[in-house]
Amino acid sequence: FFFSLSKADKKARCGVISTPRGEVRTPAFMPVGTAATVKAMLPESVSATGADILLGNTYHLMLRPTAERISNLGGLHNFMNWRKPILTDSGGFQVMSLAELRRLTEEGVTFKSHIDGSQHILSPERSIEIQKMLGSDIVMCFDECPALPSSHERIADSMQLSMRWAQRSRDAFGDRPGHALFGIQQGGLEQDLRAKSAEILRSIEFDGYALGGLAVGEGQEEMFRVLDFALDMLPIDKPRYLMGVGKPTDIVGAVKRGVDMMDCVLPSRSGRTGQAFTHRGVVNIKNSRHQNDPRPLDFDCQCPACGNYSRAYLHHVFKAQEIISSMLLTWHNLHYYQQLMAKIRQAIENQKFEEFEVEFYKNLSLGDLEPI
RNA sequence: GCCGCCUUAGCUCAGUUGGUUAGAGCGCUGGAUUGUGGAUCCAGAGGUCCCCCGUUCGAGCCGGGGAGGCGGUA
Repeated sequence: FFFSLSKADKKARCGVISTPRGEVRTPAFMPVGTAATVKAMLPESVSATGADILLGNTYHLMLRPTAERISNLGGLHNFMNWRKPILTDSGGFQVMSLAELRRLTEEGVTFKSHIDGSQHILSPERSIEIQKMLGSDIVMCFDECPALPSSHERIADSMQLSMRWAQRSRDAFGDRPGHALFGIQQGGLEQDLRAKSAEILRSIEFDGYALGGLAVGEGQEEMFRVLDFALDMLPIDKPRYLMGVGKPTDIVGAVKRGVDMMDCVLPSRSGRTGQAFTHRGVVNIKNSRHQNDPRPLDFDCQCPACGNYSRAYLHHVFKAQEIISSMLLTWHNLHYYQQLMAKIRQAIENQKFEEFEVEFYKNLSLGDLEPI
């Protein structure tokens, strides 16, 4: 497992993460496949959009179908028919998003299953064990992601806990050739806490470094402000992964500041809830203005949804709750995100990131309906 | 023909002994959604309370007549 940077344009950079399962071109966007599937998509279709790597989720897979079962069936790649690299989240985020169902101690977190109410324990050691059983290529440390806003003291305590868990995750991971373990920086929006967190992680040493605890309600401006100082605290020669981000404008801004990897449910979830991302901005296919519109969703897109179907059709199948609606919109959104990443990488390669950014924002400002 | 029940938002229905601007669910029109609970949340529009007459300070509610629907019966 190794990371090689090929070019940089100011703080933005592009490169390749090499793994035994294949290469990941960076900056990379990773579609989320929580429950061993990118919902509404065949793995080969996800691959066709240009995705090099997927996300899987420890919390969800441990509950169903269980890590042991997946392990016995040949690992997550084999199980879900995805042969390229997989990054697994540690379950740390669910500590926050499922907060009403958990009890947190120094040892770890006791969850109550949302499926059958059964008790489960997730600790750094257990989370790493599960991620190993899944066969994850990039394993994430078990951390706590505190909700914002929160007091400096609360964020500090939480960060320190996550750092103790990071050390335990490192110890539990051991030596695993061809596989990587990423540490997760915490510290909320506080510069001193981000610095302290980065210092601890660097002393432990990881194969990559993630920024956690962002995009949790603080707003884009605040997130960018934090990225402006937080990224410089992390090793320059390792992948930097901004977790859970984001909207297209978040991605462009994050890459500009030096982020190499991102993941987000937005393109896939939005595909199921009627929101489409286009080079001319967000289109809500639910809106009745589309019901007689013969034009494609995005006239500058080569995906199956834009190539073969009208807005009127996409509107109809969404309103009728037909399964193909989720399929087509998810496909489009993932395709759009990967095209965006390809353009970003090309721009960095050509030292034209600024020109790219100007064009990107200009298109967004034009509105989605012209030209016909 | 007679008897009974019913008629309130686009749909299915609440609506107390008569008392301010008549409600709900779904649907509709918009919005939110950032390490996915196929999740969830927010806002808005929409009513000749079947029609007419009456009683009353005041009627979705009480009385009379009519219309439409459902059921029973000759």
